[in-house]
Amino acid sequence: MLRLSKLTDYGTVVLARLAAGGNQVSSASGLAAATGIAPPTVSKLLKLLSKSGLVVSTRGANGGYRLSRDAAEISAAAIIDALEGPVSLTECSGEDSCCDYQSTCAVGGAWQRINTAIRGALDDISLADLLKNTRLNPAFRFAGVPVAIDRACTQKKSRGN
Amino acid sequence: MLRLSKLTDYGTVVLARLAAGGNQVSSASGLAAATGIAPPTVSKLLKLLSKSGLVVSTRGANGGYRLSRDAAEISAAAIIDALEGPVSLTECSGEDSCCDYQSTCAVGGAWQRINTAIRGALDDISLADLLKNTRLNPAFRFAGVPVAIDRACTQKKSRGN
DNA sequence: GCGAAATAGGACTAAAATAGTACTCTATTA
DNA sequence: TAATAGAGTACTATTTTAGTCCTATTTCGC
Repeated sequence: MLRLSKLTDYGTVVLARLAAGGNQVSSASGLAAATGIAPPTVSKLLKLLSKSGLVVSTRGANGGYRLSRDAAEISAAAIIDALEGPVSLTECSGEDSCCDYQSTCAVGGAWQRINTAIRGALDDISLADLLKNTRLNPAFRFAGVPVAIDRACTQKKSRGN
Repeated sequence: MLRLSKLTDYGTVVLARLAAGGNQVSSASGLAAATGIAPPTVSKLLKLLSKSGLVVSTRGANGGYRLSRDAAEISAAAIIDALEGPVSLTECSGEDSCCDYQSTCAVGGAWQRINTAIRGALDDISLADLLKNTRLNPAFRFAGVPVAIDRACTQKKSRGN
């Protein structure tokens, strides 16, 4: 129903890997090998993440990337913003938008609110949470409802190469 | 950040219009004129909505469409499902998915939960709510947080023709 | 100082999804 | 029986996304 681009998805995997590595720098190629995602793609991802300040890079031999701050300080919303920009549910839920349907559109405001609400929720989830939750199967509360899912498979589909 | 397709967006507008019309049938072309969206597009939308049972159609002269049930009984999630199918945040948060990254992906489960949670929230919002909320500016609670937005513009962008 | 290892930053290509349109068929009513 | 309206399907153009490649710059180790 709602979609995140594959790149964002991959980005999360890469960040998770980086988080696992602690404060050490990891090279793009090393991360590619570790995650199974194609090297040029990992590289592209890391550049984007570095541009938005989620990771810091060290150039030169023995260089690489590491998280700019603790995994607990990086929100899901920040990751999404970094990798797909501040797009929103509908065109008009963005920041500066007015359209041709002024007279007939009756739902714009509502989408905006929903959008912002989802954002708020995503702000409360950190990279650390993403990692933590993977191994447990808790009924965590989200949107006020307890959520528990049977996880037949927790992994990603499709090829990375 | 999260995106809904334009078609879904338009679909909501059309449904809103239908809801405003009460129990009368409205023709696709009439709805197109009322909303400013291109007739073939409205037609396509209505067919999809009818297939998923959100609207019922009457064929022949004086035919048209009307909501299959009260606007309060139609959830945002149902609309999204009808128009974009049960897609999900990431490929692996869908129903039957396992992927190549079993050993390296550490975040699949978390996205699944987030996905389901957002879904749950969207289930609680009805078409009637979408309409109602447009004219007010309430601090409604979503995901546990009160949300209030300044609405400079509540409308949609882009051309419908 | 030089070469190897890494990132930075673009440009570019190919593939896929989306949006939108057109056309033919069937049903209903006046 | 003619006009109106939806059903179904196929098609095309556009846009977005994914993925790759190339060149420049920086840093480390010898």
